[in-house]
Amino acid sequence: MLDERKATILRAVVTEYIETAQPVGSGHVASSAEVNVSSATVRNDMAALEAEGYLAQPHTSAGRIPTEKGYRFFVDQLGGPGKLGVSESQQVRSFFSRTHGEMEQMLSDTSRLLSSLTHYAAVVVGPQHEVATIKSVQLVGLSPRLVLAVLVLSSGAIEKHSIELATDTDDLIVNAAAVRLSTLISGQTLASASSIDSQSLDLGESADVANILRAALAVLGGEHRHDDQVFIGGTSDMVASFDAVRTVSEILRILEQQLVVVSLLEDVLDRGLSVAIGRETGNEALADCSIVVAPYVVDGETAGSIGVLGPTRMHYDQALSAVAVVANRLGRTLSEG
Amino acid sequence: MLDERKATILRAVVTEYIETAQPVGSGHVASSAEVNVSSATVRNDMAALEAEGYLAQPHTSAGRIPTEKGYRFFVDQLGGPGKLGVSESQQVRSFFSRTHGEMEQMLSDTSRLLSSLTHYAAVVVGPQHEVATIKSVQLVGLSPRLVLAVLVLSSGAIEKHSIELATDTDDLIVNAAAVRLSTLISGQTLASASSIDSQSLDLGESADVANILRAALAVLGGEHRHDDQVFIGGTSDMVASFDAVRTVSEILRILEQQLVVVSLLEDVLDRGLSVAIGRETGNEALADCSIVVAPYVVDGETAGSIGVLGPTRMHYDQALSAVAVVANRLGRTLSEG
DNA sequence: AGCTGGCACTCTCGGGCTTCGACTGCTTAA
DNA sequence: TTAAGCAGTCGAAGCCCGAGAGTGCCAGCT
Repeated sequence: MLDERKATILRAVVTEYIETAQPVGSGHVASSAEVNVSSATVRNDMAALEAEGYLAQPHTSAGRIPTEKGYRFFVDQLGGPGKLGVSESQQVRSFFSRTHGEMEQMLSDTSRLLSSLTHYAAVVVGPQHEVATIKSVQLVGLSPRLVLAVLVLSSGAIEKHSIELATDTDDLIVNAAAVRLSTLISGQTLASASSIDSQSLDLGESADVANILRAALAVLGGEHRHDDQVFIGGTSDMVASFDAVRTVSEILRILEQQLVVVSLLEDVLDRGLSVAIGRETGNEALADCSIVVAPYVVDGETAGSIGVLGPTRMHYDQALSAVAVVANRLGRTLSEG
Repeated sequence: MLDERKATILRAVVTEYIETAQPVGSGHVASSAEVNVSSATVRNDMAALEAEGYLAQPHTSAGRIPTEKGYRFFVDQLGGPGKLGVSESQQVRSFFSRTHGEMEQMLSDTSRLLSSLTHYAAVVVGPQHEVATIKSVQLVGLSPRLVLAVLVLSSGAIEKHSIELATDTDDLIVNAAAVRLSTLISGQTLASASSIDSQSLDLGESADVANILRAALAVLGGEHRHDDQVFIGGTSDMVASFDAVRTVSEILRILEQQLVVVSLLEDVLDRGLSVAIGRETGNEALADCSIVVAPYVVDGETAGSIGVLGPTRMHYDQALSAVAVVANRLGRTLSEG
């Protein structure tokens, strides 16, 4: 669709604009290394590129700025993710050799790593619990009517749910329920545990124990889909890429809604993309932003996703390779455990 | 030190500036309701206030702006925290009647509440674990050499630590260690548990069990001081109060370092203040910010603190009363549990 | 046919200038 | 001690103008 030269010119415009944030004119492009034609020729091609929607002019007699379509072509054209710089890959290597155990801490640190690599905001979505099995379950009575259910999953994640009881209940009964619950659901996934027919419990249990079990199973099924863990780091870095406080405030408002962020990433992945540019993100408030995202794989299964959020004039190649490398290493590290 | 009229004038300047963010001139002050003298008189007094350090001029022939000393006088002078508006106190009431169980969720929601009340960033520091006793401890083997220790504290908080073992260890041994550990430290505080002399364990244990116990006690003592839970909400609201992206970025950088935020709040409280203005915060990057903070009390003991971070031209009265009310209610709610 | 150089045109940006208005400080009178 | 008036200061806004960067188009060259 675009001949060789136009593609080169487009590429030159995009890289230059990403670097300088200034509209770029035909002269700059013509003097760039990869282009060997005069500025007049460049002008003609740029006019054509504008007509086809790849470039835009803030006003006549300013240079050109890439449109979303322009960035899209640039990103697709770019093909394979470039290499990380040596100091960056050093940083990644040392991070993952240092890190160990403690899921939450690791994910949080990973978001910091990714933001420090890219200088954009980094989002790390923790593994879904759907495939993880229940390693251990425990009920702890905090007060006569309040019981805390603590689950340890095979992934090392911990879930806790509080259960409020209608009547004061003795610790002995809670313990009895805990033992029963443990035999019931250990080894199962959360989904299968919560689908246990609570009617079948009434047999052979005291009423109190049955009550607790029912309540416990209910909270398990409840909302385990929602509380994915999300870790967001490096917002201060990203903010520096924008110049209007207004914009910044709106972006932060999005990032504060963790559910929105998660579905944003998943949406992009569902559409089979690894980059969403501007409105492609599906969120009006992120019209000036792009998202680069990748899933990570634990034990052969897609477990979660990581991504970065930056301005549309993002260093896509760096971001793509950073995200790819970190997703890869993170998946491998989590698989070992 | 300041006569009646000067105080009134200062108060008028501060409130006006907080409202408009514009330097305020003698004319505005003179036409304000509480001041019944001419602008010329106001001018004289304002010159005096400037000489004494309460006000400053951005440049000659602009109006005056409060200095930190000016804000300080304003805050101290103001005395008791004003009332919350009816819709706000309604909001607080309904929040705390709705909320229950699940510590983490509650604290996170509290930070959202507080930021929505004040439109500044809200910080909620979770209860220290120092006074909480250990309700339950559990060891879960995740892989042959990795054991997860899960503690449930009487406060409802959960601590988890991963323990890496030097040798592959059977689940039976892990369980034996768990039982032993449970009898050892249940009912104690974290501090006293971690100070148990690990030498005394060797008696009557198999070497494997003793190893696990030693490792477990070691991680308990390790860093439980650091991982206070901190919840920060409403940064997007706060950001809107500033006009330079640069400033915003620096403030966000501070907020990303949760340890710094915690010690910031504790510092202010230690100095016996409930408001820190500008450089009083002790952090150069927060020169344009103020912090309003209050401790909350659970079961008669100071458990943690909450605060808001906003621009120096903050609505101090609203912030003070919001923080006071929320701290109060939060403490009471946590005491019940 | 395609590229290039040239040229006229457009539009922003910055400096310099002026005007305007919002202040202040000071002086003087009640 | 307060008020009124007046001169002075300084930033903000408007304006003009020239410089500069860029564009579109045309005519000619290869």
